[in-house]
Amino acid sequence: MQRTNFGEMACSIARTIDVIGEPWSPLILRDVWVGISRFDQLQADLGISRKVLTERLNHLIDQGVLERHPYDNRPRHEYRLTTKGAELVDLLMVMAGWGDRWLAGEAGPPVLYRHHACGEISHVDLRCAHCGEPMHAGDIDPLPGPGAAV
Amino acid sequence: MQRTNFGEMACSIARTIDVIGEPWSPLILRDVWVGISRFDQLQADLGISRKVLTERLNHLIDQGVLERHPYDNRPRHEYRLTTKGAELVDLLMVMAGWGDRWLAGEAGPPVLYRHHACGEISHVDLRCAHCGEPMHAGDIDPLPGPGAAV
DNA sequence: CACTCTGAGTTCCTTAAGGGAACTCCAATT
DNA sequence: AATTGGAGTTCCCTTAAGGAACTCAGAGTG
Repeated sequence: MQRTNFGEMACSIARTIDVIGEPWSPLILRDVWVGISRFDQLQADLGISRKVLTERLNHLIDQGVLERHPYDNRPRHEYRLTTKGAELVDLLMVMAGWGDRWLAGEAGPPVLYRHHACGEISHVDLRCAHCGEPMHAGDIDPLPGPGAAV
Repeated sequence: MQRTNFGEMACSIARTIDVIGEPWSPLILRDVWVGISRFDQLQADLGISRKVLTERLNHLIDQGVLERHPYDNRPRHEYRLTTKGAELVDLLMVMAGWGDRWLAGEAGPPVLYRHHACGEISHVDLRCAHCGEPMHAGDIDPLPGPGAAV
């Protein structure tokens, strides 16, 4: 279905969508993150079509988010997050946080996160990298940056 | 194309994708956030098909992320973020941060963010809501929560 | 050595979603 | 009475997602 190319917009949100915005991509990263890292495991866990899984994995590798690693003499391999990909997990944690808060309903969150540093069940909180104070929708002004469109 | 329903998975990431995972939805929220809030403005700014824009706006309203507000006696209205929607802007800021870091290239980031509290150009940083220490991919263990699948 | 198993994809077909342009509707203005 | 402008609808075409069956190569088994 001729899809618009978000990657060429002068917007980091649009460009990020170009990398992981297709259906299933964030869930593939989530699975790889928690250790589900082989083709058939991913296919079975997600219930995704093998065809689409192949397309997504290739795209994520092209984008430098995943790497293919052989684990046998046979043509067998597993997928791993690159550094670039591991930093996308931040995005997944924020997604999970919002979903836990607004969509979990009576049953409560499906997954809890224990923070290594303090050992507590917790969730992420957005802070200013500069002053450490909370940083949310109403706390900032967007300004044109050096890479702004002409 | 018959698309999988992510909203029924026992995963807050999948459920969040069900709300804003369709193509264009995050960009619509970004625009509404920065004040582009009427149908024709959105259509012109994004270059999205009017048909798809209608579908996305209706879906975002159904999900409680946007609200329609009349601004005239005529049938004219603008879209606004609800509280639920404003909290999604956190997600957009994290997306923008990742895109700025990994995809901006030579030109640099297209948009800069000034933090009200400190007045500096900055970006978001993920911290543990409990202890305040950094919280990234490798800093947590996922555990089954009360809403986990049976 | 033939047979089977398994991981990792391909191929093919059907259905439905995105793009684009033209069309509709309605209240206010000229 | 005619025009304008915001806010959608409608229609057609193309292409992507689902799903099931098929392929392929190397290992293990009898």
